[in-house]
Amino acid sequence: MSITIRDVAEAAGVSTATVSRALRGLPHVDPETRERVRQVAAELDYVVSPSASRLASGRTGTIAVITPFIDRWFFSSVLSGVSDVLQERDVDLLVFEVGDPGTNPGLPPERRLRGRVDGLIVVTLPTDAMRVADLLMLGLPTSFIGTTWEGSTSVTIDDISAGRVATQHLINLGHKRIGMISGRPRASTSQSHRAQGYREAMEGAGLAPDGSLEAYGYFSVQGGEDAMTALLSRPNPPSAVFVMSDDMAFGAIRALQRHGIRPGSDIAIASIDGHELAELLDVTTVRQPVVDMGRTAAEALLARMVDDATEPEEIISPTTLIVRGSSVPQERTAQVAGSQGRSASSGDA
Amino acid sequence: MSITIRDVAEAAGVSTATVSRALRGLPHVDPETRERVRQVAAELDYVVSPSASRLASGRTGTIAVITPFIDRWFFSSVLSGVSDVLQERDVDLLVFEVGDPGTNPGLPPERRLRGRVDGLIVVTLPTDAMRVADLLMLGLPTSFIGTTWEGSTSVTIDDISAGRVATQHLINLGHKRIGMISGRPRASTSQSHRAQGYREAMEGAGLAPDGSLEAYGYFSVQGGEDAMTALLSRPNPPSAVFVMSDDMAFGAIRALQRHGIRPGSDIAIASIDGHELAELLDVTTVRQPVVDMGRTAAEALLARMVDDATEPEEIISPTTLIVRGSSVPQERTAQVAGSQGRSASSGDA
DNA sequence: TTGAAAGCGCTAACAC
DNA sequence: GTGTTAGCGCTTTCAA
Repeated sequence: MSITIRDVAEAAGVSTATVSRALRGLPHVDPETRERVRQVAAELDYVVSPSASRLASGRTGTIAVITPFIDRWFFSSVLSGVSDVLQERDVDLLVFEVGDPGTNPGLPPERRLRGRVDGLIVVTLPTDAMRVADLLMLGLPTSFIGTTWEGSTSVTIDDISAGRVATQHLINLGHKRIGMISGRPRASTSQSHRAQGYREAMEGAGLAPDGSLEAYGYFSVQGGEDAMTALLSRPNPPSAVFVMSDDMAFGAIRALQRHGIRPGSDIAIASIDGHELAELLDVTTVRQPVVDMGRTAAEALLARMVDDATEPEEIISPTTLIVRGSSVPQERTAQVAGSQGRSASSGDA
Repeated sequence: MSITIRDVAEAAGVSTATVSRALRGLPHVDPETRERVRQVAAELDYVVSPSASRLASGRTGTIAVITPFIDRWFFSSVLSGVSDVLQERDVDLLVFEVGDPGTNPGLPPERRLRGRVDGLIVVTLPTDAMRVADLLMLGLPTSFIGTTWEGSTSVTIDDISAGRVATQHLINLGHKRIGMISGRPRASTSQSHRAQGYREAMEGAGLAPDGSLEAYGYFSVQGGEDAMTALLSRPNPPSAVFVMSDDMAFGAIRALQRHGIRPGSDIAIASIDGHELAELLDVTTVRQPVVDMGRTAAEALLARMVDDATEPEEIISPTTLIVRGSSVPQERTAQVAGSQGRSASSGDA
């Protein structure tokens, strides 16, 4: 069939062991020998057989990303960041889309992972602790993104701060009845942290969070629209709403428009994400550096795979409040429409 | 280390060969034996070693998706569809993000693919024919998405028709000066087909396509905005524009808004894609079933991998024109058409 | 229907 | 610095 290490060894007049060493850049190889082997390998257009190499070495050169979705902004951005660094380092990326926990149809990937990968990146699997524990039982180095996990490396934003910053921004604008659209009833720690930030800001301003001003948007555009519609139909609707994701904020804005309410000047919206289209839709948001978070998680994982002694760390990515038209000062809506992107940073490692 | 086929064989009192056959559902195994082996394997929680199996069989049980991007709507949707069917069939999905042709930093994946996968899905690599030819030289079954390739399976929409339908829709609305925003100077066949559809519709209506009404939007939101801005600054701007992708249409609409021009009533827009947010932004678009296209391509590929005799086929996915607020009948706007119509607008939806 | 045995192509001790 | 030699854990003839 194809060229094997033996062909290279013969052509170069050395043993297969030497070829292996030379090509992998291991020490204890004469520079001349190494060069000759390289030359010959190149001429023959030799490529190591991954299966053979994996079987013999026990390493797969592959990492898996476990993600609920592929085709949503947050997740595809993360994937792209991960892919970036893996490709640089010549590591294969295996993707497992596991769907919403609960609705999940596919088998748990745990058995499908054994012997296939050297490391794992788990993207915001909402508190489906059982499943995550199964994954960890594989004993592989693991990085989490968007969620922390005791004893594991993770890359998140400071969700409490993000919720607080967005809410405080609305408070600073003069709002007092500030609602909240969150994801789903019992979701991730990330979600409860954002809610906590919201409450902290409210209480810090002497405002009582009002349960009747909260609704679930299920992290989707449609869900956000429904949630906002629900809030608008309450006896005493909010004058501003903190929304936990840009997608839901988009839906919320559509709901406002359908009710003839102007986003920003009539009811203010602030959310979290930094979705590409938030600018287009003029949505105030706390941006999280999602692609970078993917990169960071991948780098941390590779570091741990190379050097097992590396300690797991909880990495906090910085966020930035980006003020746009969906939040304008309460009493002065007629005044200066405001510069685009007055922004302030928060959060550091 | 972990349980091997030998452990199972011994525990079941058969040879490893029988275990292998039994577990893979091959014929010529006594039903009782098979059941016993299954039982034992389950008790031992045995999982075949992929590396060993791959080395021995020469099959990898893996397919690769080669895509310019991961984190854009079209591509992540395709990936999601592909992932769906692969996961059902227990096939691993390897993702290679190769970036924009030209700007491409990563090595050509061709060498990285050898021996790693049993099949390939190539997603709209714009006419970077050299690279594609390299990929095909691997001799692997290959499916294309968004592009056709002589002698290969492909899943596309009828791009000519899509361009024609979108343009005809604008014509039907009464527009005569219809511009076009396309991707980039020499891009994919898909792009030139859409342009051809545009011209066919124009000529069919006795309208002369006007080169001064065409601009490039580079398939991005920002690019679409720039392109529309450029069109608006031409001596005699269009009253309607056919835009080749929703992302660019979003940008185009922003450009209109920044110029105080109402999308739809002042200048009409129709595009192609069916992006999730096109509904939110009220954009008329020819929807392509992107997730399904991914599924279809994966299924076609698997079919060819199983049965080499399967003929390659060019699969055309159906499209649907979805009319929204970005294109409304011309009569209502005839008085402003043709000039840089500005009209004070008050919020209607 | 089952088993014995020969690899698949490479890596990793261990000698030299 | 380099070669020899065992495997890695499975699949697949070929015989029985």
